[in-house]
Amino acid sequence: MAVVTEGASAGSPPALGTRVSFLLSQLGLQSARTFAAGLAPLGLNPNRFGLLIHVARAEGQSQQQLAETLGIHRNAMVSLIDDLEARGLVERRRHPRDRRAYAIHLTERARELLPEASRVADEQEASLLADLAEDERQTLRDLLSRLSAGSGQRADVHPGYREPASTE
Amino acid sequence: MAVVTEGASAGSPPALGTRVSFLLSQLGLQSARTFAAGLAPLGLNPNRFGLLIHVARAEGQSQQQLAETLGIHRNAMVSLIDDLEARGLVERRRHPRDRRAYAIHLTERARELLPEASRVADEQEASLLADLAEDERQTLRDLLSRLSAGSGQRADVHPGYREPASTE
DNA sequence: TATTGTTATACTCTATAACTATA
DNA sequence: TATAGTTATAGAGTATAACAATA
Repeated sequence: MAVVTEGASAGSPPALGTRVSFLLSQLGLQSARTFAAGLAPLGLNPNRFGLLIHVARAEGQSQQQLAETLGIHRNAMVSLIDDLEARGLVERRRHPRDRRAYAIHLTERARELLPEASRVADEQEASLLADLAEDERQTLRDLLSRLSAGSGQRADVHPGYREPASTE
Repeated sequence: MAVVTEGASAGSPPALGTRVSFLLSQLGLQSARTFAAGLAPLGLNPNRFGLLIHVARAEGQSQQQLAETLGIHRNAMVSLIDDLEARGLVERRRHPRDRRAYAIHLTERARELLPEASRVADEQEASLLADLAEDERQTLRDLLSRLSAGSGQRADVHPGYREPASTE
């Protein structure tokens, strides 16, 4: 699916391509797809990576806790953890104080994989910003951070997107 | 679905939230969802709006031509045009020189709707940039435009995203 | 023989409700 | 009575192949 957006009214006015919101959406989706492509050789995707990061921050959380942090339903967390477990990246251990719940822990393999995934992100960041001077990069980072903070986004929590289906 | 992304390796290093690529993806998805919510009262969504814009640019194009411009398969264009036709926004007319093809035209209703949709986009743009000074807005627009141009994006063509399902 | 539009199919992702076992 | 995790279901979106009409 692709969408064109530009030239406002039938008359022809302001091109959407000059709007910050359009550029953010366009570049954001491309960044996500590029990241997905870069993670693929590691057997990861942005969703798996993001969840692993959150497991790593505090091991032993329940699925319910992880779901609340990510802003999704606990039902959806089941298959996400199923997926990571099947790939040998997390373990479901008995929760020490609640026999209904699991305590989710990283495996050794996940601990090896996370730095590699971060390196992929760093390389793509450098490639994305290759045409900008250092002061321009810092300015861009600053402006985007302010937009993010001002728009009520939880820092470091991505609102979520599907895995891009096709190649790229 | 939601995804968290931050703190790189298990050690804790560079937060993904400080990366431009993460901020673009986060803000871009939020912009798209906000735009979808704003268009909903008009019976539009970003996909429909984008396609209408492209029909408006050159009326009488075939479905195949529109599909090529948007970078999607002609099969997918069928249901998009079905959808717009059912809403009374486009008409399938006989193509003057090829009896296999349709010539896609806007209806009067679509001509009324397009300026309203552009107004929604303008209002949201203003809201998004409310915290920035005028020179900062221009700087941001310029930097994002350069990233977009440098990354091989076709100007004014969005790489596509699904209609956000939930409320947002 | 190629092209335009169409349909059918399978696959994925999502959202909801309902179930079990514990608390 | 509420909560953690699970399963089943239905819906939306996408991708592919195959078809009829026309070039």
